[in-house]
Amino acid sequence: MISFTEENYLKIIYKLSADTDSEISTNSVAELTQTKAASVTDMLRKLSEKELVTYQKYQGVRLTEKGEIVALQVIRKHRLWEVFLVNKLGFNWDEVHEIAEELEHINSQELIHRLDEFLGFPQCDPHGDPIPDQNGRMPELGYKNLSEIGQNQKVIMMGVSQHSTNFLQYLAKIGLNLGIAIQVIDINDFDKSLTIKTGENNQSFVSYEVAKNLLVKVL
Amino acid sequence: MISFTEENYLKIIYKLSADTDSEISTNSVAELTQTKAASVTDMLRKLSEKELVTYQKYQGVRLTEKGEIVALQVIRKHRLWEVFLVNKLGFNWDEVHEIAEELEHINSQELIHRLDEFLGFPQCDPHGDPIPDQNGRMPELGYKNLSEIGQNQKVIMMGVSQHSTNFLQYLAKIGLNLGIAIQVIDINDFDKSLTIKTGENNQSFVSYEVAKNLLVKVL
DNA sequence: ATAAAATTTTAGGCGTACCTAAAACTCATT
DNA sequence: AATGAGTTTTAGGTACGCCTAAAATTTTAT
Repeated sequence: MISFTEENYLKIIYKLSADTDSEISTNSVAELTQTKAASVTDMLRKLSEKELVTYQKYQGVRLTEKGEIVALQVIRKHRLWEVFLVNKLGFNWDEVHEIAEELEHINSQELIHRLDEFLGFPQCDPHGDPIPDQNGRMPELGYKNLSEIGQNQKVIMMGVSQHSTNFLQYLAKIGLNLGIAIQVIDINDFDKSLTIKTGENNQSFVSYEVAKNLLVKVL
Repeated sequence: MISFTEENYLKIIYKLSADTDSEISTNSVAELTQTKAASVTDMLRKLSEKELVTYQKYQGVRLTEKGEIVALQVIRKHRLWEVFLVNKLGFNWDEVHEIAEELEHINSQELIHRLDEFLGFPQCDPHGDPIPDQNGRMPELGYKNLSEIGQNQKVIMMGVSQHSTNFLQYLAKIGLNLGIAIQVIDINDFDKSLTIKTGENNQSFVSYEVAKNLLVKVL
């Protein structure tokens, strides 16, 4: 049996692993779990005994294959519930994270299977993040960052790679909603900021920092 | 903050209170929580400190108004999730209890409000149990037990007052599904067992024991 | 009315998941 | 190579929710 808390640790270690090939540090886990390093050490020893991670003291932690499968299942559940909350219950995409953090720990394979079907087997969540399948495979969506798009190219806004409420509300304010068409009008040589066209006669200005966090589909 | 476990105790005390006007015994709570009496005593002291129950040692326990509101909210969530699982995800009514036991502890007023709306503000769950409103008021459904119905009366099967998987599967086997029309053909004087007509040329025989647990709407 | 039976509580303990403070280790700098 | 800063672990402690065994109380039966 894997507890609620253990699942959270595995999910966090998985997310930290995406940014690096080396071991994950105790401190970085502590930061995301919102606990102290000493508590993380306790948990890593426990996860190691359960063979969900490889861990040697002072040397950081890494998921085992078994641990990665668990992490991906949790992420799958989280993202499916987010789709449900937005598409079926009408929540905004910046309101669903907290609730999905709770729902992701509900235990029932059958439930998730039926939910997936009910939602029409979605490929990604409301933020554009891919949803792993039952075997933990991520669909290849081929989205790019807006920052990589050349002048005059047209794209569709598919998601974000930064989920803070602040950021999402900023996007809403400047009209950058999921699914809208975007055309890159101009790229500033100096700071790589972009002037973009969104809709018929709407122009927006986004910094390179923001553009890096916007996922788009090239048309 | 009220924990998962505390919510369960309150729900169980509420259910036991339905059968009696007097205090609820420690042992009866222990039976339903699947714990030992000593553990129940610990919890009752804690709930009493939080003013969710009135409790004096050796004298049993009773919900306070505050405790009853919490219990009714948990029951509301449980029953709404059951409706979701059956009506939207296509589960059978005998498969949903376990999952709803987990879902009922998800914390979000907004979630429950939107779920209620999404389901069309249902009045009762798939077993025919009434769903309390946000204020904890139970809708008056006016259902009767099949055992109270007179000869030749026609009724509609609306629910059950016993939820064991055994019982529900027995009903499925003899064709007593939710929503079907039932006519009482004959009442046996000796043991009060019933001969009933279900559908055009289908007759069934049910014991008084069973009839007492069937909720019906008189036509 | 009293003894026996049943119920309930207390006392002491356990595992989980967290904490603080102190010790051990690693790593960057000189 | 040594030192000092930063990181990580250990040691010891807490709250929660559970346990067993023994003691206290209530109920039932004689």
